[in-house]
Amino acid sequence: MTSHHDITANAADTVQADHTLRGFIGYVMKRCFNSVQADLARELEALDLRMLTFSALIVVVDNAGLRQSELAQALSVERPNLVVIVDELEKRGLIKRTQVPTDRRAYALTPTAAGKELYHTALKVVQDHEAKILAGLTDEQVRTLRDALKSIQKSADG
Amino acid sequence: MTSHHDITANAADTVQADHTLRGFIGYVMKRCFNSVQADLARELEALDLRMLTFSALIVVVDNAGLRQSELAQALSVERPNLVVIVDELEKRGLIKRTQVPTDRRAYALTPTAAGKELYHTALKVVQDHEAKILAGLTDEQVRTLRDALKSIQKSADG
DNA sequence: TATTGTTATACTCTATAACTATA
DNA sequence: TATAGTTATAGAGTATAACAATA
Repeated sequence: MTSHHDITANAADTVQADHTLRGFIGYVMKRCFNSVQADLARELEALDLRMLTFSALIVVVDNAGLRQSELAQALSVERPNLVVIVDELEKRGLIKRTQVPTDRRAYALTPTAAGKELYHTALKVVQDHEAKILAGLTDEQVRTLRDALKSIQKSADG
Repeated sequence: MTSHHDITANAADTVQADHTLRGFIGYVMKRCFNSVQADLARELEALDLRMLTFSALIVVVDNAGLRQSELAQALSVERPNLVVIVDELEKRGLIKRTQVPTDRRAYALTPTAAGKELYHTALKVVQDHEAKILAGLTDEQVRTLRDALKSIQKSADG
């Protein structure tokens, strides 16, 4: 990354301008996650899914009959924010809202046949994506990474 | 997490409802980063900084005189999105925009005395935050984590 | 022609308050 | 009273197109 204005040369040209920030795991994680998120979004675009709609679909298929509040808790998404996600998946015919007979306030979420089919397709896409981004790492490194992220989350949730 | 509606018991009560997603590092990273980001935001609130404004301030102090386009590149933020960040820091008297004599299109960003002071204060806050979230990990685990995140980002950036 | 900073705009994710209908 | 789902709303991060001034 050479510069065309060397007269006003500054540190940005010689060392990483974000050197101090690179010392923070939080910053490194943000940069990493942004890249992962953008790459995954590109790959899920063909299925018209985003990380969040993909996640919701997976949980509904894996836990047919769960309520919206349970889905929200599982994904750590505020209930209001989940409404549009469920709306979208329902309008696309991937999941259904059905009244819970024992509690008329609640809706049980169940996948449709199309939802289950997309589940398998999308899972393959995301599995391939994972394999790609983890290609440079050993199983042991991935294990350590996963454990470390869990530990950090626990500390941050305090 | 016991349920009050065991009649309609489902998997969400017994195993983690997001079990499949937990198998993906991308999902684990998202959940972890959300927690870290929220916690850091709380701690930076006292200084009226966010992760992004903090990051911009750090880079400007460390690289006095760099241009907005260089700051954008350093932080991997699109140029239009950086304008409001720089505006905010400038209005608060933390940095200054000064014309570059050799290129009248460009602005050089330099920190004020107040900016340099906040730099040190904020750095301490974030360093303490880092220590907190990394408390459960050994230096070796943190090293592996950092290397793994860098490797993943590189793969994702393709 | 290309680049710097900017404006306008849109999409997504996240967060909170308040409503309704039930429990 | 409390809870489930919803509506409305706002803040924040991210992305692209297009413009004026300048190189």
